[in-house]
Amino acid sequence: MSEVQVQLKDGASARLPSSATVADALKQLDRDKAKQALAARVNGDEVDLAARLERFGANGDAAKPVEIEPVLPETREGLEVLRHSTAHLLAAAVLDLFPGTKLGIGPALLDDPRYGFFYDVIAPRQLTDEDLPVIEKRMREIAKRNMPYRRDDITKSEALRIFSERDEPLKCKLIDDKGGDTVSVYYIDGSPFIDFCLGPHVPNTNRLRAFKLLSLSGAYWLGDATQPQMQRIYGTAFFTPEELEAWLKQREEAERRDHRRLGRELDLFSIQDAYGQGLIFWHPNGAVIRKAMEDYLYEELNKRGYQFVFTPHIAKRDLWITSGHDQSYGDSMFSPVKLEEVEFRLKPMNCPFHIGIYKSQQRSYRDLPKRYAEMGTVYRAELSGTLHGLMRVRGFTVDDAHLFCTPEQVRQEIDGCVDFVVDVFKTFGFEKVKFELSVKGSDTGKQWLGGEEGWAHAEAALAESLDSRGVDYERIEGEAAFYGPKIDFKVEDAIGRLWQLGTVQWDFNLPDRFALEYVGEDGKAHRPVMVHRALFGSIERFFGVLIEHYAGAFPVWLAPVQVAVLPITDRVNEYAERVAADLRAAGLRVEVSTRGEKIGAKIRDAQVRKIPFMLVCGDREAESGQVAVRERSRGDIGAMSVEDFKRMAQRLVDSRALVNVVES
RNA sequence: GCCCGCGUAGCUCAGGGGUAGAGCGCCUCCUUGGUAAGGAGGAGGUCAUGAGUUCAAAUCUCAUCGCGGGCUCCA
Repeated sequence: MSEVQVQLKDGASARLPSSATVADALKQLDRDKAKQALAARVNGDEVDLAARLERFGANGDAAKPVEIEPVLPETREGLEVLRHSTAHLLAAAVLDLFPGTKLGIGPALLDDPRYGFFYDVIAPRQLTDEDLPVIEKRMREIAKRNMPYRRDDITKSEALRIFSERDEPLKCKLIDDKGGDTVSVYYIDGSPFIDFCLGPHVPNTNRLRAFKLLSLSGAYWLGDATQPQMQRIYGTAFFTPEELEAWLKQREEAERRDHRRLGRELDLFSIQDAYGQGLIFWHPNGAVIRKAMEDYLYEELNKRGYQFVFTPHIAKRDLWITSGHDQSYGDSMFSPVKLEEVEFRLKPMNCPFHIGIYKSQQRSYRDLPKRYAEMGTVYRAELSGTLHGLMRVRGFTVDDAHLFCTPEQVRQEIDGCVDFVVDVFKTFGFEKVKFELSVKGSDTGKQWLGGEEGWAHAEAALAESLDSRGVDYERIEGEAAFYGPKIDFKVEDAIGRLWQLGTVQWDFNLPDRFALEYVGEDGKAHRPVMVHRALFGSIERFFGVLIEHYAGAFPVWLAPVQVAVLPITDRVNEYAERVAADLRAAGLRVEVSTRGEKIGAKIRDAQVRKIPFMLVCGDREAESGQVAVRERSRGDIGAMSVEDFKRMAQRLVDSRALVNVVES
């Protein structure tokens, strides 16, 4: 019998008959890991543990051992195998309960924090949420039967025969499109399930212990709106019940922080049917926060040599044709309106307007760089189904800026932008920033504007800027805008979710389209470089992220009401009003609660509204000119004079502190 | 836009072919209480909108509007 030489990636080796399986080999090489392994990587390819060595090793050729590496739990690969196998289990349960169900695809999801896997199905009847627990129960029953996942390698025609016999037209289509001469299919023994699938899978259903079905939604076959709509069943799976539990907790926490709920509870903003979807009303509490955010930005923009501009919300359609938006972005713009035979369109971006200011007079190299900044409100015709609270809207304000500079200046300008972004994020408590450099792809079908040389120069400038600050960044090929490369910034919030916010984009396109010029040292006309840059991105969206990041408990400098003065009895109402007036005179936002409630109720009320400081005043305080200070997360922090409190609060506000503790 | 689900008081929600319900909030009165809910009373709803079925519709049907979950991540 022929034998195969096998070797663990970094160590032990053994010799086994070629009829042995990968699992057998692993057992010889490392007993512990063999036990844990979900699948294995053999000569670089992921395979099942049940795969026979003869598939890999040629006739016991000792010169080149077969390299084996277990796929272990707690790794990305391991999780993928686990979830993919759980998706199969889901399909098996659905087929069991609803014979005649047609299967679509059922992959594992690793990068979507909301879900772990899904399976698309067309069931004989419409599934509802009530079906999920029933399906999940059946999954558990099948899992408990310790059924092996079995793989068969068969010819394509054989596979087509099997699936058309089972009346699985979608699977047949997949096999036709993606299958080679031989294809692999997977069974779960003891269930009616069979799937066209590359694998690998866990060896046995008993490995699936911690999973949960989450939701049901619609999804098009192949994501194409012209294709039939299927039902997508989402679920997630982990290696241990504890991990699943922790994940579900985190999900609840995210729900608790939902900006739409907090927005209503804290009376921050609303969206009203009668006025239109995706349009935001900033209520007084939300407006206070926005004002503080914008004031901060203006302060920073000033320091960094930006100039403020204001531009219209609408412009002639011809302008948008010149900029190219009408042609390439027109579907996302509101339809034109006509006045005296001239068509106008609402602006979806601010760039052409800032260009208008640049072009309003001749520019010399001595004038550059020009940094025009504007809180520019734009309107985009987003599809109704994509709208979501503050995160996806139809009208929003960009903390926009456009930099016009010479090619020599651009590197420095980009450095300035990156510095700016990082500083701003830090102020709001986003310490972890993920940088992404999106560059031109080599062979994608996209049309890239601008010459090779220009791209090389631009990409190098962006990369150098990131390199020079020693940060890690991901370089993403082919993700650049058609008009130039860009850096995107993602922040991690308080519960570990990533949000894409700011962006710095190089633009080869608009300076050409608008024929921008400056007069150089040589007295000749040159084309300036243009950089688009936003920090928050959309102020609405950033506000939504902040609400969820802080869970509604804003730092003092942002809090709509910073101080609640709470008199214990009516006797001290007047004293409370005097304290409040004193603090207001110092610029603090203060409320007094004189309603006829006990102190406990007044505290609860302020606490629920997440007011940072409560000043409890009774006879003792009124006599001594003090206040008993309660901080929203620490509780009672003792009495102090009104003067001391005022100084402390002001210091917290002025320093834009993130926690309400004064460093002494 | 498309699929599924949902729309009852300011909010969260129960109910369901034949006088419209609860808790919280709001208003009034009593209570003046020292660190997360004192007590009593009251106001408040064309049951999203429109049409249909019915002796009778908040309830059943359809349409419209809105909201929510989604809409190709190696078979």
